[in-house]
Amino acid sequence: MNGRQNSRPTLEQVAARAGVGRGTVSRVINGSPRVSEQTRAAVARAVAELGYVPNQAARALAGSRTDAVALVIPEAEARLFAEPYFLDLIRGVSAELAEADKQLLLTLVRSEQERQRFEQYLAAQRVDGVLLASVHGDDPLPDRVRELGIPVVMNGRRSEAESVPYVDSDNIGAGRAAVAHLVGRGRQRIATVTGPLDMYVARARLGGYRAGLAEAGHAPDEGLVAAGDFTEDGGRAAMRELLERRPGLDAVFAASDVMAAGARAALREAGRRVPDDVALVGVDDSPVARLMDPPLTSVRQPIEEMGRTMARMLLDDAPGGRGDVPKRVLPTELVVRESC
Amino acid sequence: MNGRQNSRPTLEQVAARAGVGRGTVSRVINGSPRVSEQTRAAVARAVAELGYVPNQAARALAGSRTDAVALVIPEAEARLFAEPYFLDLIRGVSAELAEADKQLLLTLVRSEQERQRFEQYLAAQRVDGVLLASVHGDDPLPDRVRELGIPVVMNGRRSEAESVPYVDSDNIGAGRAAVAHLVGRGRQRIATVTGPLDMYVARARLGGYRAGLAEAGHAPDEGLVAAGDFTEDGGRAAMRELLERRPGLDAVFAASDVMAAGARAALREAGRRVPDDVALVGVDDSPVARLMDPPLTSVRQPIEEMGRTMARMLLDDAPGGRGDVPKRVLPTELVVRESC
DNA sequence: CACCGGTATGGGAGCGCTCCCACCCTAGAG
DNA sequence: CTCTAGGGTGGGAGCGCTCCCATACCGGTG
Repeated sequence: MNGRQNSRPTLEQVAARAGVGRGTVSRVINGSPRVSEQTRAAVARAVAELGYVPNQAARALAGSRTDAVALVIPEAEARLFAEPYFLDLIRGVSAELAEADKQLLLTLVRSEQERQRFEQYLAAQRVDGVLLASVHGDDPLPDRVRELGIPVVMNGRRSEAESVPYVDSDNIGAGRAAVAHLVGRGRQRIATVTGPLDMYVARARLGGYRAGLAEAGHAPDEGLVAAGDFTEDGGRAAMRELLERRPGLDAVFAASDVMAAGARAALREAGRRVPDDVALVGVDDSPVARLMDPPLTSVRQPIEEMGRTMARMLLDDAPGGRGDVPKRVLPTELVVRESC
Repeated sequence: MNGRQNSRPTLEQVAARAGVGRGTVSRVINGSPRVSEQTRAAVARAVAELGYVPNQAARALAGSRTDAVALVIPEAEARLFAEPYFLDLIRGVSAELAEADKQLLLTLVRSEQERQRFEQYLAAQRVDGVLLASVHGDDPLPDRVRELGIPVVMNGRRSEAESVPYVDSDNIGAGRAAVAHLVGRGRQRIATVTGPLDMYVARARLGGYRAGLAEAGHAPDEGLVAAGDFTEDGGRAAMRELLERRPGLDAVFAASDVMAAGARAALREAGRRVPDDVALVGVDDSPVARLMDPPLTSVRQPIEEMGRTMARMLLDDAPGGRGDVPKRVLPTELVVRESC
């Protein structure tokens, strides 16, 4: 891979052509108001004639900003999350960044070593900001990035009291809505398959489930709670466990569609019909939900919108922090299908 | 979003600390052999002590290379392709680039305007190479990029005789393998739902289907061919059409899993059982295939491997072109499940 | 008519690196 | 002992911008 050969015009050449100074061209390029209309036009013409495009490296060096933002996704999660999650997120981030004419640098982190390398990378001043997806409870990276003085926004949070700016969806509301719906359909013994409880998102959905039951006046029963890990196999295993512990259950809230698919398989194994014997609700409203048999009721998160919001927050990040941590929690929405 | 405040050490400072010249430090950093072991050690120590990380912008400016590669994905396709396709591709590209210590710049192109902007972007010399995914038959972008003198590799090709380096999977083999399998199971009237025929990938799979039938001694019947568009709805519509034209068909090769899902729905509507009445084969081996009822036999493409191969080809792109266009066609593999 | 404030403009001084030429020194050859 | 050949090394000259200070010029003031 060799460099570019055909040398492109420089600021200086544009200046010469327009019969003005270098500084003036720079002002025009950067939209400074301190330029007469006449000069601006002359420069614009020279730019067009020469097909001038500013050299980004030079800009970055002189101006110490890069017009690029990194989106960091742990590879392990990329495999495991409901399929289109990250693609939707990327889509949202990308759309918003494009509007601001910023570039998206995607970093899939595969190992601890690559994480280290990423920190080096940040130190090399290659990005103006960082977006972090799928951060676990004890992850020090967000704080590390902040210490480097680089703006950062996370997707999701590490705990209830998060110290780093984040965008999350209303996971508590998701659990609550699912349970309310099941209660509304007359279900009495509602179980749940949770995600890995070291992730806030899993705890929040579980919290919503409990809150929903409490609001409906159901007594809590820990026997109706089984931990999964956001995988299909995990969902299947958790469902089997639940059926063993509480054979009389008549509904399940799975904290993800993928786990719901696993649960559905376990129910089929056990000869339970959905929704006749057991009603099922998932989270994500992924394509999987539509294709399941019967189609799965699921709580939709506005993933793409989260991506957009993250990017916007990052770009808006005003120099002077205004006291509290910027955060945004977006609403979720129940999509009702035949599984309950 | 403001710049970095804490200034990091520079080459010069490392040089001072190590008691050597600037050039020597540069040589050490870049692994030049023309440095004595002793000096190298002294510099390495100074680097470690100061926590020096080379400034990327300065490097790019002075050396006119960026250590970054752009991956371009048309947004329209990102929505439509079998779900994890692009994520798998990204994963492969990312892994390979990480090994070479290159950065991945992801560009989702939403509109003609954004395409233009992308060309500007290339002219700004921000990347050392370009990877293009999902290129349509008449797309001029690949040639445009080459004209700028930037190395480029495509995923898939625009036609049989492609002039730009590419990595593709064996789509003809995919169609052939699917048909051979169906013939082997004793199916007599094998139909196909194709992708949009302005895409080479769709034509290739159709070609494979025809070749497979010919090899089995089946007479061609254009009534058994219906065009889809890689969407579920398209698959459903095409299947209805086929059932109307050739009610006696006993097998269908759908050129994607998503279309197979649509076809499956149409078959259910029509009261045909799968696989008893009609056998079904898809392409992609996506999660959708596993979750279908019955699980779908599908032709797997090595997507992640394609991504890796693309990145490797791009990085290897030797300065002097050696006559013919570099290309790589990776094998596909039939994954048999209960749908036939 | 000298003076002032403001606006438009030119261009020097870097930003931190790579490239490359000049120079030093040492060892072997003549 | 001089000469030559290199390996090692230092540092000047940019790379193409942005920042910012200095300058030029304008009309209005006292």
